[in-house]
Amino acid sequence: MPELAEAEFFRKRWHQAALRSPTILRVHTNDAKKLFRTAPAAAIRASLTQSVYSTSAASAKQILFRFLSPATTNAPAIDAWLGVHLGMTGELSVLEPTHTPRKHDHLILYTAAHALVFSDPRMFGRIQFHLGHTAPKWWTQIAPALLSAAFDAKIVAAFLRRRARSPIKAVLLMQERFPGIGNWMADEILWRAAIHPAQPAGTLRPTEVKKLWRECRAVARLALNTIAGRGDELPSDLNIAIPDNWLFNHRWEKGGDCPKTKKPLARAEIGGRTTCWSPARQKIHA
DNA sequence: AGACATGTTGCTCA
DNA sequence: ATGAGCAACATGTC
Repeated sequence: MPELAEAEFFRKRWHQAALRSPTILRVHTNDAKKLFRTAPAAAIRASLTQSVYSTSAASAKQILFRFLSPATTNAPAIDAWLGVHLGMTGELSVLEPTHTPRKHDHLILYTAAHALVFSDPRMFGRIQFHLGHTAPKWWTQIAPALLSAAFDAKIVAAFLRRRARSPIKAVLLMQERFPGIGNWMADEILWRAAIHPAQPAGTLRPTEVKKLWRECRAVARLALNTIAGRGDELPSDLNIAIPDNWLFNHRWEKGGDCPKTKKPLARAEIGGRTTCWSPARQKIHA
């Protein structure tokens, strides 16, 4: 499920529970080696047991939780960094402290008040782990956020020039330049910008590039505010607050209509992913 | 039964 | 070397 705003939603959900009951009493992991491919589960259990939650952040589709791992006879206290990528079907939930691990619960942090559960049926996600005084490299190397000053119109234009022959839809999915954009956000952005998803990236007019850049930021901001909530507020469920005038609420409906033009939506595979657009407002040009 | 799913990665070929 | 396209991953749901 997760794109940038969903990642922030799940981060906040664990964060709010972990703030209230920050000591990790026990850690459960299952034997899904695929999810722990870069971080041995045994090391995670050893370092996080008796650790204390401190802070967290979400960036693009990644989430980073920071804990203070206690001193041992051999080693002083040190920061433990737990990274989560939710893949296609991952989620983070907060359940009762008596929760029994289910089939697809891959990592559970038990505190006095909660079970912090990471589950992922399809296992396209990833758990990462790092001990040290600074954040791990995979985190600091994430491309500049859509809402940062570094993500400017010029850098977008230059990127589109390099990917000139690819459909713009495929280009928007490239995390190296558009961190956190996934299938539905890409379609939402193109729909708002009135750009056809199959339009080759190198053929966008300068005004279209500018519009695209602006809508990347607008959709990121709106998605974060509605899906993950503003400030301390956290919606009770994912996606419940998404307004009906977004493409999002119509893209999966059979026979769905464009909220702007009221005309039928189209669907096809573009850039390797099912793509939804409004033919009445998104047209290919030379 | 078969199609399809809010993601990445590693491989081919040009 | 760089870019483009696609199969593969694993499981659930319609």
